[in-house]
Amino acid sequence: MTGNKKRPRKPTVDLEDRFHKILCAIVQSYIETTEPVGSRSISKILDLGLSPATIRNIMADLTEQGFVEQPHTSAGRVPTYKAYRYFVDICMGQILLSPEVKRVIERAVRESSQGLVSLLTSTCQLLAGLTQFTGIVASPRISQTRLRKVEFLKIEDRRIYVVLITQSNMVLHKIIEVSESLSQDFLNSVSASLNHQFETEPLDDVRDQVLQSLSEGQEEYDNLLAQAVRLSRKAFDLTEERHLYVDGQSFIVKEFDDIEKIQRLLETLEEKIMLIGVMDTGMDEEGVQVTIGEENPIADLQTCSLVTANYSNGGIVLGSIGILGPTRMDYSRVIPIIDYTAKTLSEAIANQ
Amino acid sequence: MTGNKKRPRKPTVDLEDRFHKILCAIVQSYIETTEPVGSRSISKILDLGLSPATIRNIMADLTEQGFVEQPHTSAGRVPTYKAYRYFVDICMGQILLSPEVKRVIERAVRESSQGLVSLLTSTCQLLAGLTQFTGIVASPRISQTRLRKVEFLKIEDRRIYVVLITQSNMVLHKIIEVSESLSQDFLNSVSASLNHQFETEPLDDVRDQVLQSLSEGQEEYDNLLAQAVRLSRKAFDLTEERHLYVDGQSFIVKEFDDIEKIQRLLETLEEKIMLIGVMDTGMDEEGVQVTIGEENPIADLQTCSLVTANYSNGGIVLGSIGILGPTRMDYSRVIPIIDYTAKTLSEAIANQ
DNA sequence: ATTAGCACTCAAGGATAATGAGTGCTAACA
DNA sequence: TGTTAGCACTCATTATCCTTGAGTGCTAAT
Repeated sequence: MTGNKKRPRKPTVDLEDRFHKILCAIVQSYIETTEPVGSRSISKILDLGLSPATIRNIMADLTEQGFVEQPHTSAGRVPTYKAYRYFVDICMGQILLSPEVKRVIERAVRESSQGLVSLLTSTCQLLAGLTQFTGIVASPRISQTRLRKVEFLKIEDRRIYVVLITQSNMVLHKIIEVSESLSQDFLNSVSASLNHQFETEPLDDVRDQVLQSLSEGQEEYDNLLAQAVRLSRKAFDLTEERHLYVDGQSFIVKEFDDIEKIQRLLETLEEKIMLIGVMDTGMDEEGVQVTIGEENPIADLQTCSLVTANYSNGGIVLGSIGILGPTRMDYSRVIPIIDYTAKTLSEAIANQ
Repeated sequence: MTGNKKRPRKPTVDLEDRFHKILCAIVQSYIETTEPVGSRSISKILDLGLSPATIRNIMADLTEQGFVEQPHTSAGRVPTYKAYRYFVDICMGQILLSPEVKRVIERAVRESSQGLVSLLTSTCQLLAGLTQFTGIVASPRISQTRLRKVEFLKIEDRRIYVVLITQSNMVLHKIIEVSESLSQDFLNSVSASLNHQFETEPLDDVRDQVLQSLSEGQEEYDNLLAQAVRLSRKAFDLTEERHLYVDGQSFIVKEFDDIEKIQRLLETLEEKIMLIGVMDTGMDEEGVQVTIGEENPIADLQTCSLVTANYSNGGIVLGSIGILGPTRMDYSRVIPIIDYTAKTLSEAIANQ
């Protein structure tokens, strides 16, 4: 969990100690109370022996630097995304997960061994339940994963059931239609040859090579070979079918009181494709990533923060999980949960 | 679409013609405006030459009989669930779907031929999109469907991939673990024998018989037979794994302004198991079913109406689809959509 | 049986005032 | 020179009061 930075990665503005303490206190207090925080309360919280008046001066500076703002002249200060960024990157102490929570995560993830779909849905439910925010899980990208085995099963005269099993034990399957009736023996020989040729190759490459073999036009030679090529082409014509599981939308309602905003958020959560895009942004980074407010490219999510982590298998990042909550969420509570869940999920996939 | 009745199926209270007209007008007007409707506007809408005062008398009667109520003394009348029931059963004219909408439905359902899951999810999206209410789709009950084929695929030494294909072309699949390494040849012989014995049997019965063959204890005789039985038992140990697809939750926000109610509704939509129960209630009935307000067993849904229809294959009801909206929805618009979508979905499954 | 007339009710909206949390500035202080 | 007490000022929030108007129920006349 080293790199929970994002975006400009500003050169760790080392605010003077007093500024640092006050900024942290503001963020912390705001996270707790959801109320704009005034100089008086800060003065009490940190007993540095500074009067409210002094704090006010510093707060004025913080406002100028864009860390906090005032909803109106006579209100206290509210942190901007810049303050949360500072808080997450610098102030935040790492809270360790209690063994109970760890156990809950492990049990929930391991118990749902009814295949990938149920594994991901229950992980999503778990995230929502533990954090009390909206859980989001993106299904694996298949293109990167390596083939273990492909098999064909004739279910009707012209319908063939294709099973692709990857090295990470993911199962892809679909029914394809062919123009001529093919015998199961023939299917077996094709799959045997494909397995021989492509085992451990990334699915992407397999598809490319299969498609290429077509363009060379050799299929005209031999009718059987032609059928085999056509079959393989259909089998590996993988639409990168990503899914996005979302659970706990109701928590959104708790966090905002503007009904229009709630609606826009729910709509955004229904636009799965956009969300997958955002989730995929962090595919290269390691550890937990936090996207705070305006850092998010989706306008309607800019009052929210997204806490995500990747899950992987054998060093290959498959997809990501996370939660969506208000920017003022308690990051120190949420981050370890996401982190540990992602790791546990990765293990579960490996052992599946 | 004959039986869109539910519950007590009261003996078609044949209200005096004038009562009938006024009640219909009240419901219709309320559906359009969402405002309590007063005697004056009814008098104008229906020009029966009756003054508001006369209408008022009749409205008082309707109130007494429980068809309408007043939010407060000086407000107009609001229909109760009893009025909607009357409206749906008796007043409502059947509006035919326009060819365009039919085409939209057909295209949407047919285009998503990437397997059952994607078929159901896009049907759900379709419902939400067309009705502008929350779409709900319950996945098929598998227990009733008949077996077409079972196959085993060895993917690792002790891991076997099982594929069950039903007569309605549904594919169930899972990975099972076995204690001893089994050869693919052996697996093939077991599946061949199972296919021979159980083809066209309902999965329920298959499972029962497989389990029974165990209890007879014959597996001690022969080691191979024992392995075959154990394998089959695991293969047909079907947890009736139902899914519920929900889409368009954001429409809920549009319909209510009480934020607490919105939250409760969203929470209920996340309690998939409860909802599946409600959806399954109408499994025996034919055509579109409408569950209005208090008719719904789930307390939090009693400000809503559920419009559902079953989809089936070869005469066997598989599951149901529908939408959830406020009781004051425009039933005449929604019902035909649900009806036609259910039929189209049934066809799509048959041709899959 | 219908209706005009009238008194009555009550939610909704607007205006006004009181409250109080919090600020920025200035002048005094260590 | 940095800190602080004091003070005037701002402004969202809340309460109170009042007005408005849609709609009712009842009664007496047609």
